Amino acid sequence: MSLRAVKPPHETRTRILDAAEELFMQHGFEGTSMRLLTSKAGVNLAAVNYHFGSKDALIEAVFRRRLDPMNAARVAALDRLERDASGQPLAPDAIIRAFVGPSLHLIEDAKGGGRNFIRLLGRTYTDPAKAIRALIGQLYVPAMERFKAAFERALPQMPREELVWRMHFMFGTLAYTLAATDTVQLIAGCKPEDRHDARLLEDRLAAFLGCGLAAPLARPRSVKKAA
Amino acid sequence: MSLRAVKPPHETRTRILDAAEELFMQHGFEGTSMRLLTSKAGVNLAAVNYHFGSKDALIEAVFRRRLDPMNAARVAALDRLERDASGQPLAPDAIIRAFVGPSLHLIEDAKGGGRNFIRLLGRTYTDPAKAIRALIGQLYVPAMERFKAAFERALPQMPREELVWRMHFMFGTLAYTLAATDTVQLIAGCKPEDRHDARLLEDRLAAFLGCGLAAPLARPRSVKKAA
DNA sequence: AAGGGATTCAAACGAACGTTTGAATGGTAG
DNA sequence: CTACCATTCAAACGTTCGTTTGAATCCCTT
Repeated sequence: MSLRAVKPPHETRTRILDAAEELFMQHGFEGTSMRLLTSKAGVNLAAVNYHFGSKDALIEAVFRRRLDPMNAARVAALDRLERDASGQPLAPDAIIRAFVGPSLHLIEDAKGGGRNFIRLLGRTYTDPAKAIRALIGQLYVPAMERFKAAFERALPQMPREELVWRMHFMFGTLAYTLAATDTVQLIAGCKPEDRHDARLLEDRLAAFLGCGLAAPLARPRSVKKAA
Repeated sequence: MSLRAVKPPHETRTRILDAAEELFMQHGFEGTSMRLLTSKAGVNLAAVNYHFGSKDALIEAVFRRRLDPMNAARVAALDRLERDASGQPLAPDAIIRAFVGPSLHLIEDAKGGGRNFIRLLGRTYTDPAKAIRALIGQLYVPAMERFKAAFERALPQMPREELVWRMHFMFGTLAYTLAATDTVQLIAGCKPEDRHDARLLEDRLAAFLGCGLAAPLARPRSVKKAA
């Protein structure tokens, strides 16, 4: 309980977390060895096990460090929105901006590693390891419930099950947009210049998702196979 | 050049490909060891290196086996659409159905491993290994160009760069929808029953994406930071 | 029946993995 | 100054990895 407990210890921990964030994004969890990780962080090989206990615990710490504040910012943005509306129903695309804004904001933080993390996060939603997906899901639960309730109020005529799916589509769009960097170039044939402009990207996402979320219910076209 | 060359050799190859497809989906590429893979396939440990050369070459073979026919089916569906329209502009959501249909169709093929593959594919778009993403991208190029041209004809008033992004969003929605199985439950709080009904899912996706793709251009809301 | 190329097999290879160990080192409190 | 606890360090642990090897086996051709 001395000054030591807050000064130097966090130094090594932070260096490890920063290196892990970048290497996990570049090579994946299993593709990042402890030797590469610790040498990049400039710490001893045993430091990860000393400070975090194991590689798995380090992975968890990497996500907790960023995800808790990010989801808190999302909920705070939604709170602000509802307070300012003072009872009036919210526009769906305003809720969308409250959700995607905090994650897009990290894209512009290339220096601090925020962009690295956001790409790592986008990919990890579909990680093979169930334990990792469970961890991320668990960190999302509180924010998820708030936003689901907000969308239900904003789209009262939408059937609950349809809304669940559309929110699922929305997360997919966001996660993939953040994680995939190659596909835009594949479609475009060249590299778009504004790939890292968070404001422009938020406008594009809000237009696309706002329209999709509130879309009229499907008129099934594939009736040829139906009764 | 005997009968042998076509009869028994494919037996072992196919068993390996089937086992790889399932295990890669469950545990990822690096999380699937050759020993687990070959024992699940019921073949000798050395069989993979004998028939495919290496583990990486096996990964490539797994994707080529399914992806080439799938993208061919997409292009064929688009061809049929354009032929039937006989010069008339296509509806965006018809093009969408031509694209998502062949992949959704595999979802219902649980027995043959199609569902496994489609989930594996959805996750691999964002795989850490650049070589794997490059392989997949390369297998997509022909279909991608055809669909991009089709969307440009269907949405002539849409700026090219905006369209590129919206197609990117669309791929994201599809990839994530196919790959992520936990998030729907996370949002819903329970497991939706119709998770594997391809026709219903296609209707939902067509409604969501069709509206998002053709959405009016964004009115930037975050002007407070602009000049 | 004999020969031969394709395939399977058990066994072993060296390398890399995550983790553990016990001694050295550092700064702080008594 | 000394004792102490947290941290760092070099070295080694046992395990598992992808791949290779050379002999055994199979099936077809001659």
